Amino acid sequence: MKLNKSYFYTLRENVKDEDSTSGNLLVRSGMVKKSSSGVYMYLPLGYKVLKKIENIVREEMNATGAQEVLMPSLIPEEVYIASGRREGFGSSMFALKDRFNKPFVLGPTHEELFAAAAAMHIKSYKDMPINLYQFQTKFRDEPRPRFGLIRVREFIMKDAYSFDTDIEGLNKSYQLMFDAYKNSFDRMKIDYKIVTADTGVMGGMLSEEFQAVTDIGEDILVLCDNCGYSSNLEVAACVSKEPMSNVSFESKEIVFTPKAKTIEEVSGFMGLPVTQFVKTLIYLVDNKPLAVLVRGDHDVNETKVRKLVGGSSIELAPAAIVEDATKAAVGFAGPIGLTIDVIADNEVVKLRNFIVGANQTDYHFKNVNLADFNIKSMGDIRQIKDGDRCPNCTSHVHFKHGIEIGNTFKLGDKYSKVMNLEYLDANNQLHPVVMGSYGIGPGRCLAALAEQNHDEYGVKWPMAVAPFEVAIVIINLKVEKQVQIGNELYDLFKNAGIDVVLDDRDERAGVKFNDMDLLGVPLRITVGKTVEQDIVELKVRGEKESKLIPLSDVLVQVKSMIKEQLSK
RNA sequence: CGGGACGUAGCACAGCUUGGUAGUGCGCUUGCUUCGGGAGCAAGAGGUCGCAGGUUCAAAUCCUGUCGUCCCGACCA
Repeated sequence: MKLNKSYFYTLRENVKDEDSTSGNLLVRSGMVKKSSSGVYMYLPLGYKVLKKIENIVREEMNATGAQEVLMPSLIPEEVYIASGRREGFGSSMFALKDRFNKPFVLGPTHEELFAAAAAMHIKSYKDMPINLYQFQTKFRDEPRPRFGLIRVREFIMKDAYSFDTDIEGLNKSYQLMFDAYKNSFDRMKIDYKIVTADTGVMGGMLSEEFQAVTDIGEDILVLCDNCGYSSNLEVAACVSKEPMSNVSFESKEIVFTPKAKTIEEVSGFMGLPVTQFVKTLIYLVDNKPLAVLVRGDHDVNETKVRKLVGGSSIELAPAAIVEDATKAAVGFAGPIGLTIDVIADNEVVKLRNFIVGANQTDYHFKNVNLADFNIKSMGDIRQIKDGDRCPNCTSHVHFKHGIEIGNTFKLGDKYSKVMNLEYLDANNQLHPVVMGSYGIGPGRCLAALAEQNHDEYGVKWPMAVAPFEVAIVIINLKVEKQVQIGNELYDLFKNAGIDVVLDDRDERAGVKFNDMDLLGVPLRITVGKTVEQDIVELKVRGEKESKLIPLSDVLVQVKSMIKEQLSK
C-alpha cells in the first residue's frame, strides 16, 4: 500500500470518549472509530489487522478438520424460547419485530442454530465426529460497554461447535480445539493464561477460558506459580488452613453499637479484629431471600452461593427486602432469629464467640456461637483472596487481571436434548449427540495485543498481526533518487511477498516517523540522504538505533528479520 | 437500573454565571520559505452551538422536555 493515495489518517491527541490505552491508540492510529456506545467501525488498517487475526484462527480451525459455515444474525425469538435460553439472556438480547409483528432477536451466540444445522447431517453414529465453525457478528446489549473494543455490543466472534457420539469423543474433539486455541494465541504472541471458569448461561460440564493478561482486564485470574493452578476468581476454591478454634464457648450478649453499620466501623468501635466478626448478607436467589454468612474479612462469591443452593439467578437484596427480613436498618443483619434460610461459609463454622448483627438497629451480638442459630447448609462460598493457600498445593496464589479472549465448553447433551439432536447407534438405539462449543473474540485479541504491546509513541504490533510488516519512509520527496529507490524497494518487497507500506506522502520526516510508530509497524526502512551511497536505514520498532544497510542487502536482511520475529 | 457529569468545526476545548457579531489550539486548503523525530509566515475553507418546544425585541447563553455520550455502581458467556 502506498499511503499517498490511500485512506489513512492519524490523530495527534487522545480522544475524550476512549477510556483505555488500547482504545485510544486504535482510534488515534485511524484503525477504528466509535460509531455509538460499544459499536465500532473497523477502518482499512484496523480491518486488516482483524483479518490477520482471523486468518490465524481460521488456519488453525481448518487444520483440525473443522468446516466453516455462516449463520444468520437475524433469528426468530422462538429458537431461543425452545432451548429455554430466552429468559436467561433477558434484556442483553437485542429484540425486534418484523412487519408482521413476528418477534426476532439478533443472535448473541449460536448453539441452537448449529444444533439445527448438525441435525441435517447427523443421523447415525457414523456421521460423527464433526465440527462446524463460523466468523460472525454477535449482538449483546451490554449494560455498560467499556474499554474500547473489549466490552462491546456488536462484535465478531469465531464460534465452533463439535458433535460427538459420547463423552470420550467429546474429550478428543475438545482437546483438538484446545490445542488449536493455544496455537492461535501463541502465533499472535498474546500473553495469556488458561483458567477454569464457571459455565454460566452456557451450561454444561466444563468451561475453560483463555485470558489475556492486562491490568484493565475485567476478570480476576487466580494463579499459583508453584503447581500451575489457574482459575477464574468466580470458581477458585478456598481451602481452610486455619484449625478449628478450641476457645471455650461463652454465652451471647447484646452490645449497643450506634451508627456502626460496616464491619470496619463496628470493629473499630468494639476494638476487636475483623476476623472475629461474621458478615450477614441478604441475597435474592431466584427471587427468594437468603442470608449468607462469611467471616468479616471475607467476601461472598455469588457463583459459589448460587451453586450451593442450586439457584439460577442471584443478586444482593434491595434495602426494603433486607429491612423486612431483619426488622432493622441495613447494616445490622445477623443470623439469630431470622426466618429466612441461612447458609454459612466453611470458615465461619470454625469460629467461636464471634460478633454478628442483632437484627435490631444500632445493636450487635457478641460471643455468638453456632448453637445460637440455625444453618440450612454450609460450604465454600467465599471469594479467595490474593495470597491465600493454593487449593492444589501448599503454596500461595496470586491475582492477575485478564481479558477473556477465548473459551471452550464441554456442553454435553444439554442442547441436543432440547433441540432433538439425536443419532442411532450400532444397536439401533437413539442417543442425544454430545456437544462442545468454542469461542474466540478476534476484536478482543486485537485490543488485548494493543494493550500488551505499546509504548508512549503507539502500538508495537507483533509481526504476525501487524498492519504491515515493513514501512518504507521516503524522507524528501523532492530528491528524485529517494523517490525512485523508495518505489523500487516497495516493488521488490511486494514481489517477495512482504506486506509493505510506502510512506510517499509529502510530509516532514518527523510526521512520517511518528505516524509509523503510532501505527506500530515492526520494521522501518528509511530512504534518506545515505541513498546517494546506495545505503538505507533499517530500524526495529521500539529500538532506539537504526542500522545502515547497503541496498543490495536489504531484501535478505528484512526477510530474515521478519522470519525471526514470526518464530520468536 | 441507581448516582454524577457533559453535548459548541474532523479532534481537544473556551464562551453560558450577567442574553446582543461564533471563538482558540491542532488538523484541512492555497502560496512562499523550510525539510531526518509532529516547521514558520500569510491568506482561506469549515459550525442547524445534540434535538424539540418555551420565555424574550433578541437565546450557544435562561426554562421545560427529549435524545445521545462518558464516569462510578449494579449487571455481564
